[in-house]
Amino acid sequence: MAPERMSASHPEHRRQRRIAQRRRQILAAAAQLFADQGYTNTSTKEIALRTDMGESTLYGYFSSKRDILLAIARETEPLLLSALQQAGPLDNRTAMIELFERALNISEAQLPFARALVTEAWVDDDILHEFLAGRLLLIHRALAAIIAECVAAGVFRPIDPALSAQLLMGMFAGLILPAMRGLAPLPSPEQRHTLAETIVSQLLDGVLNRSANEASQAGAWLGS
Amino acid sequence: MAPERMSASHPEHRRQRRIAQRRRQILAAAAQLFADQGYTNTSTKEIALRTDMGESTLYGYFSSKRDILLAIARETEPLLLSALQQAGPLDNRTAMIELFERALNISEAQLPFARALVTEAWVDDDILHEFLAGRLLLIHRALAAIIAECVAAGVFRPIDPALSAQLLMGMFAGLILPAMRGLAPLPSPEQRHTLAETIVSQLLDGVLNRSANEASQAGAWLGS
Amino acid sequence: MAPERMSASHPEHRRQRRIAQRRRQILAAAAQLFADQGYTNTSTKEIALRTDMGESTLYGYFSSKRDILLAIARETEPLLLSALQQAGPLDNRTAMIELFERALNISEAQLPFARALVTEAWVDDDILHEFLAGRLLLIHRALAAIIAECVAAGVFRPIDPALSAQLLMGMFAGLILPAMRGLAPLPSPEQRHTLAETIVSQLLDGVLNRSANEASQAGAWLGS
Amino acid sequence: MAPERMSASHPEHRRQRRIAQRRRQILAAAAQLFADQGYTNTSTKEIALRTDMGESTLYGYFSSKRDILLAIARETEPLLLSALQQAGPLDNRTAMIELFERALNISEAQLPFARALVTEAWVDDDILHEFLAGRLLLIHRALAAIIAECVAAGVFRPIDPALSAQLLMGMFAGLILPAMRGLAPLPSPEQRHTLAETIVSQLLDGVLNRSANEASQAGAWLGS
DNA sequence: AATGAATGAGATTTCATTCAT
DNA sequence: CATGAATGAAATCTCATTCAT
Repeated sequence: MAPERMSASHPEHRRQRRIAQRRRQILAAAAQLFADQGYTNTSTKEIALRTDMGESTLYGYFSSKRDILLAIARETEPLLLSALQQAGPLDNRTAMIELFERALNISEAQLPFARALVTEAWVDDDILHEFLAGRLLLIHRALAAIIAECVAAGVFRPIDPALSAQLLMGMFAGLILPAMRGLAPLPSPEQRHTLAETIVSQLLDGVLNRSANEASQAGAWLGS
Repeated sequence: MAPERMSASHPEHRRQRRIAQRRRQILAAAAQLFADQGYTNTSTKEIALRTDMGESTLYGYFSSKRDILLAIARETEPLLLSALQQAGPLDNRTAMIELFERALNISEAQLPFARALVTEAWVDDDILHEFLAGRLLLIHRALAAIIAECVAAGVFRPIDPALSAQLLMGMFAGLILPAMRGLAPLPSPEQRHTLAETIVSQLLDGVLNRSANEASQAGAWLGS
Repeated sequence: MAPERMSASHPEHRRQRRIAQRRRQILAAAAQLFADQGYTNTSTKEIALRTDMGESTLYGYFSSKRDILLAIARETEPLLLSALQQAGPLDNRTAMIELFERALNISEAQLPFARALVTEAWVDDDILHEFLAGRLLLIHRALAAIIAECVAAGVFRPIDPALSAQLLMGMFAGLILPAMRGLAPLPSPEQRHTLAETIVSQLLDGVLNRSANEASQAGAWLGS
Repeated sequence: MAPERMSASHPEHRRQRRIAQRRRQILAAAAQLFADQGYTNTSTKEIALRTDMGESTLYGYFSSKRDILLAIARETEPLLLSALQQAGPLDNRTAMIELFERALNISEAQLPFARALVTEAWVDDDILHEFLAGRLLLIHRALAAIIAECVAAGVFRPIDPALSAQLLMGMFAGLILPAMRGLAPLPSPEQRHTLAETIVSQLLDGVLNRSANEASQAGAWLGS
């Protein structure tokens, strides 16, 4: 009889859903603005405008402008870590390629959140340490551990695992940062597999043409 | 002898030197602050405080706060390009190592300038395009050209020069960005050679242990 | 009855009326200050003080200090023109007197607006041309046209209509400017009729005593 | 023998002359700027620039910016009064025309001083009362006295001398103010005589065509 | 006497946040 | 819950004036 019975249309539920959606709207708009202009250059008025609310309404959903930033930062949590967490044992080339491919899977919708996070972490120590540095460190450690294993197993040359992990993460950054900044488009889903293959191939095999050991000039490159 | 002969004590020279030094003081203080907090979060008052001047005195040296930022950006010009410009023909491993070693030669004094540039370029399109994007593009093109040559000469495998150049720059970024952000110390002069060697070695040779072709598990890594 | 019916107490109406009144308060206070001290010598702080608001509240009503000035200038529109526009055909002495009487009808409330306009127009070319020069030109043209007609009809002596119009406007200015500047009180409503009569009489008849043509010294005045 | 003998080249005299000239330069430049932009809108820097001096040098000649304004105001003293003072008895039309012609004799060089004075007097009570109101009052009184005499002598109709003097001064203002403000050019020396004649003729005779008393419509204009 | 440099005081404007409705 | 209005605090920048040289 009363509409309260059907949970979907239970007024209390409807209210909560509406609230949650408003929150998401605010976060999406703010993330876009923070990403484009930076946190400080974005006014609450702009956020309100984009969300089509009054400025003061924001304060019903977040307690301060900074609170919005923190919520955005929290939303980025799965971005970096999920790829690693889903990864099985990285004991062959294919598994590694898959890992990188997954890591490249940033959607258009996530991009502003990621960029907003990086933007502020670059300048704000709290954001950096609470939301970015720890995650990067996890990734770095995981990669270094894998590399160390491979070295121990004799699969990799005796290289410094930490340094190699850092270079590897740099290669990844070299692909993703320009896209974040809008200097290059996000790689399309099709490109991602090729990119992942290239990274892994270059990482594992280097760029030298190993079969060309007869070439006169090759010596200068192979030597040392 | 007339005192005018000794240029150092000529009053006009002294004045000009004092002015130039004040300018440098302002730039150094501002660069540090912009690097730490970002341009927008830094007030002219803070800059004045650090330079021990009245706030309005700044405007005798620069016409606006933004003018200070632009001057800082201009100062970073040699940072990225000089290494490339000084480079001779990169036709062997040693030359390449030297290039990277020089590229890593960022002094403590330059670091805040570089970081301030990156900070603002990340958010401000004008700064990005006028002071950073162009220079990075130059570097990218130079690297890609070298790689293309090596591929043509059969020294490198048939890889995509543009992509490889991008990954290479990423590796470099992976070393320098954490230092800029204060997450890692700047590599000491001694470390720089080793780092450069490692980058080049990893780039050219990859990480795989080529002599371990007998290992049972190596197949999974070597294969396609 | 529902309260919505009485527009006066409808909350939305109340709000709008309050806003409109605040605007008028600001304009009145600013006009007074601009008139007394000039635009540049008046600070937004003073305006806020007189209106009993915070300084920043002003910016909810006007987008800049200059915007206040422009609004004041706009308010003066009817001041000069309405008298002319209401005028019927000026084909006799009485009609002309009435015109001048209406032109002298500046209320105490309008005075600061008029003075503020003149003050700034005297120094600011934009204000002069956008809000004053055009209106004065209209008046001048209208007067000159009337005079030209009268000359053509043989009612007036063959005088230069443009110059006469200018002198006429000057006579008017001679009455109104001292009042604006506070050197003389505004003519009271009763005085206005007399003043208008005097202006018109002096304009039309001159000051000479025409019946005194027998006086010995009159020759020197009458002779061309 | 010694150069001190010839007063013109006496070093002390030279110095004083140089100083006096610098003062005049400053006043001329400042008057121009004050006239164009108003006192408050003109910075000491601008004055210094136009005079080709350092900003602080001004303070060797004047003790403050306001002191410059006062000096300018003082310079305008002869402007208004000299014409009246030189006037003989105004007992005939020609003498009156001559008076007005002399009053119109404002040179290009004096114009900025006059305009600067009016500009500031319009806003600054001290300037108004010390340098303008008194002089205008003198003129007004002199004119009113003359008019009163003429009335007493039966030469003029029985008009209010004070009011007529005010209207007369207004007619004069109607000619001179537009030129000051740059809305009209200064009347050339040739035009001045004609203008003076017109003013006086209009003042004395009015504009009505007295010989046209037969015209049908004239009644409406002539009748009191 | 002349001036470049320095500066305190103050002007305009923005903005995150609060509050009454 | 939503919001327009209000505001204190702060930011950038200007300027008349002083001072050391």
